[in-house]
Amino acid sequence: MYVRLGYVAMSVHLHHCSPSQTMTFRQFTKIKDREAAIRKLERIARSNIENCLRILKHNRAHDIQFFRLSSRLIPLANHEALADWDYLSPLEQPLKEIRKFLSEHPMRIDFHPDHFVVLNTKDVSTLKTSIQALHLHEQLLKRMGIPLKHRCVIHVGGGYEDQEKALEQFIHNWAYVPERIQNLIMLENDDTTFTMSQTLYLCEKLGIPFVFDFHHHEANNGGEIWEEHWERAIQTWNCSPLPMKMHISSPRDEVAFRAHHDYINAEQFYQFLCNVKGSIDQLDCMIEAKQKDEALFRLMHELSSYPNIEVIDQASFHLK
DNA sequence: GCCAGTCAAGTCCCG
DNA sequence: CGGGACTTGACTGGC
Repeated sequence: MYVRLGYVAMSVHLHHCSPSQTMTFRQFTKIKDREAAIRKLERIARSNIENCLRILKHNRAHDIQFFRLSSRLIPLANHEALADWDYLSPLEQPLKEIRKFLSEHPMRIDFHPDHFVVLNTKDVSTLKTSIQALHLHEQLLKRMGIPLKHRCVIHVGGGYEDQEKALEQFIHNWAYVPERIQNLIMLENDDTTFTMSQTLYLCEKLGIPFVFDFHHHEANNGGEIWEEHWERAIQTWNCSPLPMKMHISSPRDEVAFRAHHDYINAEQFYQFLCNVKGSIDQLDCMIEAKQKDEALFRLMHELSSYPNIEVIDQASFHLK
């Protein structure tokens, strides 16, 4: 089994290279000259995109072929008070540079829009805002030259006191999601509400790839055994041009179990891989750890001492 | 230069 | 029903 590791949004090795600089709406309103305030937003957004390119180059230098872009690249892009702001035009040039770089050095790039994207809401305006946020991700992907299919992983949404109904609401709302937005989506089991099999129910019904989050599963499984649903998870990727992917993180401690640890528990990850070996040829694993790419490097280092792991490069390996 | 408090959005939980 | 917690990185203001 061929395994590629990826990480999230920013590198702890690159200083002054945040892709998530921001301006709050409060700060925005404090600037008297609205045009000047918008230009400041644009400067921040441009800097964020330029920093993304620096990070991608860093990834390239370290063999990292799998990366999740920050979903906070353009501050206030979806705010209703800035509905008239054409945020994309000023970003054409830096986005084009990313497009050029990725065409020369292909890698898998994903997004994880934040938890304010709720597709199973009953509130029409919340659904509208959610679709708008996904539209923004689509536009960015398009301009970076990244194929759109299955690039945004999101959660199912709220439980609303009746999870069965909440799942049916997702199916209901799905009909109102434009097809090109539908094609962006992957669904992930979450750590408080929807379990692996509940999420799989939607994925199977609607033809959406399922992203298994092992840590979330441990925090919220309703007694389900993941091995019993693993084959179903694999099947949801039949409709995708991309290899199956999953999320890997470790609990910070017993008390803050759901919070992310700085690093990944290598032994636990190794055991997991041994369990799934043979079921698939390739797996992309997104490392969600506070130490970002350093956690990835440390994990690779620890895995390299296992006898049946054959290291290919700094961020991928074969499990024999 | 450091620390505490604050921040668009949604949902959940507590009082 | 109203308000705070949740989560996260980044920014502001006070010292």
